[in-house]
Amino acid sequence: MTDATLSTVRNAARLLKAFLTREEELGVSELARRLDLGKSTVHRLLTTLTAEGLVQQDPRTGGYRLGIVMFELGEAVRGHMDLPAAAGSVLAHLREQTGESSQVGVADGDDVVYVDRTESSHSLRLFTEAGRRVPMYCTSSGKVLLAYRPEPQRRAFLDRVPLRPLTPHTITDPGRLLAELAAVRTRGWAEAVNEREIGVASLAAPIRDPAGSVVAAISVGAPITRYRSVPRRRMAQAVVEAGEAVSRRLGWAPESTPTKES
Amino acid sequence: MTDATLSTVRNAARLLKAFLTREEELGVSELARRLDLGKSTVHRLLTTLTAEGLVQQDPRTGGYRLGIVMFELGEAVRGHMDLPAAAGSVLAHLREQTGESSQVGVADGDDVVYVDRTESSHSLRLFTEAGRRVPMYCTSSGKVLLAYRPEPQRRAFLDRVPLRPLTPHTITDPGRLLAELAAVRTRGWAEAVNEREIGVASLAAPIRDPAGSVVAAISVGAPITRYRSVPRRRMAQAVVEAGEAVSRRLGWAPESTPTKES
DNA sequence: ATCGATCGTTCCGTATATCAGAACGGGCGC
DNA sequence: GCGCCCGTTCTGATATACGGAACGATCGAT
Repeated sequence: MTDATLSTVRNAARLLKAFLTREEELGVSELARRLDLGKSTVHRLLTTLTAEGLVQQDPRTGGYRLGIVMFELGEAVRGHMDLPAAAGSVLAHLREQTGESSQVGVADGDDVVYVDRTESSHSLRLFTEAGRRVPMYCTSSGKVLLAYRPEPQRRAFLDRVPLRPLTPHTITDPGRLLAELAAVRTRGWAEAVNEREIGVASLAAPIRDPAGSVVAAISVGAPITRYRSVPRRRMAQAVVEAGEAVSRRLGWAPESTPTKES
Repeated sequence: MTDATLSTVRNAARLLKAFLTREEELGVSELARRLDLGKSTVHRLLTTLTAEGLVQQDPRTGGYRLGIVMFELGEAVRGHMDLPAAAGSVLAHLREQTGESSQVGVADGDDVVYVDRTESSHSLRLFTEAGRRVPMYCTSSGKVLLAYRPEPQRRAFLDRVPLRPLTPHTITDPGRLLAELAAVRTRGWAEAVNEREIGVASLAAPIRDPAGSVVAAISVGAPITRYRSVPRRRMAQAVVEAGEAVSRRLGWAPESTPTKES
């Protein structure tokens, strides 16, 4: 007995998550390799998931892809999130102001998941997809979410998560990251330049719930050359104001701002 | 041995689909009742699914809800659908023209699933959520999708699916439905008034892929009083043109229209 | 404040359902 | 036409998932 966890269901979940790489179609053998399971096991999993509509088989190629029921379930989750409803028009406004892609992200585990976004109208633009998961320690949204966490959680994060250098500019020293997060709290916004991907810069600000807790971040991302051509103050102000606008729509009142974290 | 299907995974899938009722949170006991499983079994399923992020537990109430990974997976499905990208601006235009809610639906099994929509600006309006599943035989979108299916599939549908009367106006006679579907093919659009829900009317037109096959339907829905106040010809023309606009964006060329079905 | 009902959680023995590997048949490319 | 890799099927040994019962906490009504 390994855990109190159902191994079969765990495998089924791992199989579904294999599609988070955004590959549209995967085969039995390929999945068996990635999950380190027998081909027949994977096949049986797929058969079961197909019967339930979570997965579909392409009759042409024989390969498998996620099914529409998966889409329905995802929309059911979205339907219960306040954030997309509150952020929609603000994101649109932010794009008009800045001309760049902007997105709203929430923390899940040690990552940031974007729950809504608008895309820049420039032909050279950041592609941010809703549902995309990125690390916290090297993105502007992630830094905001991390900065406003209670101190013990922030420290636990640094003890738990290795700061892998995704580029030469990624902050890998925990002390330096902590110092930067303190700076984020004092100035009210975060920045990440070249830290997750070379050539990409972003700036983020907090979104608060009625209790004043930071529950999400709103950010603008751009190619670094265009990013540098705009005064940072100007962009920071636009993003911070957008964050406050979304917060107000969530029921937050400005005077209830807490002093520091959480 | 019942099937070649994994009972545990099947139960996990059924558990997830219990949330398609759009209830945000469900408890162990409640789920056990609905799925007709032991409480401990459901609890173990939930523990496993929680560990994988497909489900989250509310630490306050102890109840469970769908997790963010579910949202990610749903977005992964959306990312591979051409339809939302092609339909977005057309839906917006259709709302401007008609002032009513409009949506794009695809067939899945014996139902229609809405994959995209825009909402009316009237305060009294139809609430259509993306990811919502509705029957085919009593909705305008469903009638379109059914009408353009190959004859044998259409007949198989009628043999398989009971035409349950959701309102007194639901068409329950297979012959009458077949006749109506023939009419849909000749005029190029479908209508459903009071058939799924009293007080609701809708009108739909086909969306075609480059081969000319009908792969989706676009529809406008409204409260019946407002619906009646607009000449039907006018609305039908707007919806049909919207369907053609989306079809063109999918790569369909008008002259390639097939004569009748598929 | 107290009782009762119901919640989520844990434990455990039995029985059954799950696993991996090998074998099969079809399709594609060399 | 040959070989490779695909998805699928079968089988027996074994691990694993099941449900009933018991526990502690919580909420609502009395």
